[in-house]
Amino acid sequence: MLQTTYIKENRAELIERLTVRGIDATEMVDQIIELDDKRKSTQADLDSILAESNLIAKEIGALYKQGKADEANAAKAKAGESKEAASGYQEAMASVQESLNQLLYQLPNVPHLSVPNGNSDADNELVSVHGTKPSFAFAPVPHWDLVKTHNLVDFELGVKITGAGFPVYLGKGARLQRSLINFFLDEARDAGYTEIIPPFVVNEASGFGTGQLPDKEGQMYHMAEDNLYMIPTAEVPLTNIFRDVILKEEELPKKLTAYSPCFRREAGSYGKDVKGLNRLHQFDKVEVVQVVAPEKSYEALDSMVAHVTGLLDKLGLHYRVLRLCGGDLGFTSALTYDMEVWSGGQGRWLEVSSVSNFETFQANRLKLRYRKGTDKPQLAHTLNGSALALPRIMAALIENNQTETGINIPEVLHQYTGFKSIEFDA
RNA sequence: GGAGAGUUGGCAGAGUGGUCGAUUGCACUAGUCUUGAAAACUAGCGUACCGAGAGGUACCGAGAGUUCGAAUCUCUCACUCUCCGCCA
Repeated sequence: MLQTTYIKENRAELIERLTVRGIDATEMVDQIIELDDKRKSTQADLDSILAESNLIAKEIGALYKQGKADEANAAKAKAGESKEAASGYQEAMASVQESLNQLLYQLPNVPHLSVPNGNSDADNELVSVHGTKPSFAFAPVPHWDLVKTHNLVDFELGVKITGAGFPVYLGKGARLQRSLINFFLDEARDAGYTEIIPPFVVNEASGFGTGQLPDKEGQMYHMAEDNLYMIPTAEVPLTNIFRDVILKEEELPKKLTAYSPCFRREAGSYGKDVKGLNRLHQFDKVEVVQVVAPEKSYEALDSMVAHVTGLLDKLGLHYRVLRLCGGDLGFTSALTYDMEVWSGGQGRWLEVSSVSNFETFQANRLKLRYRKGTDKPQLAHTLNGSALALPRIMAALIENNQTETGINIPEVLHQYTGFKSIEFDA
């Protein structure tokens, strides 16, 4: 959420920037400013009443010590009055604060100046295209047929055990998956990220901290008996490490990485979007998270994009980098780059990474601050990105590297897989 | 699942219903001393909000209650630890 002081001081600019998302926030912003003014005046009134009550209470104590019970009892009557007045203001205060928070939760982050206008993914800005589009001397087969024919992933078996969207990886399919995880983690470590194995289940406070709650409650699997949520991404536990934390400036930047399975309830659409490995309820991902000083955050964003594109280069995939337009930009993000790989069997682009700078939006809710020397604490900037999401990488690798006799494994993975290709049985 | 103990500032750890937002120690910051450092000594040292400032208000796990007044008493909840049981 945004800070009210920021909203007040930058009212016009804020409204102007939010039009990039296709929303007119004028009314909401003005309500927020009005409510915050009301909050301030209410608090001033309440504080002076409480100050008076505190004073009377102290006097009563002193009177009793002096044995002046009559005067003390007279003072008690006076105290009763101010107590009643205070409770009225207290209720008013709570209700103003509540309405204010409700509005603040609904106001999305301010898009960075470089975010293009637009309503949907069709308006995203193409930043760059890399590698070469694979070409085939035969009709390439989509991955869902390849993995089925060659026993790499069994979707029906997943349905039997759990349900749709929970695939079972088999044999070399499983080993390829595990190899990719190890490759991504090693690369992240080489890039200076500390490896973490976090809990894959989080409590309510963590869900609120990163903004999955209260709005996107339906996207997470919830275990009602213990009131715990299965993580939709390692971003949740990783970022919540810093909830209610004040770091020293010299501790920044914090760079963390973690592998985790990710669980998403999201009711998918139908057809080719969700076919095979394209969209799942459970999938694997390696995530990177950074906490940095505000003046360094766009530098950090660039370095994260470079890290992710480096991975795609090493895997020899044909991919493109997009800058998300206002309409496609996530609620909490100020600037997001998406990486999409070309899927040779499906003939389409697949999103495999999303790298975002949240500036102080996430830190404000998390109360993640840092301190320069002996200054007052101030909000840090947070960033995260997928590096990378496994299933679609797997899909692209299998489709793009298929031959008539097998699937070639990129050289960089050989030391992890222990095999150079998956041969088709004759 | 059963029984018990606990939750106070970065950490440790006091706190009889009334100058307690909180003793003290460690850590940390500055100063004195020293060629420098250590030691010693002196001072400072939680967070948020309101206020131009002086200053005020709130917070002792969370919430409610009793009281003129609650870290302290009562209730509810959460969490942690110990022992037992079960189990990888």
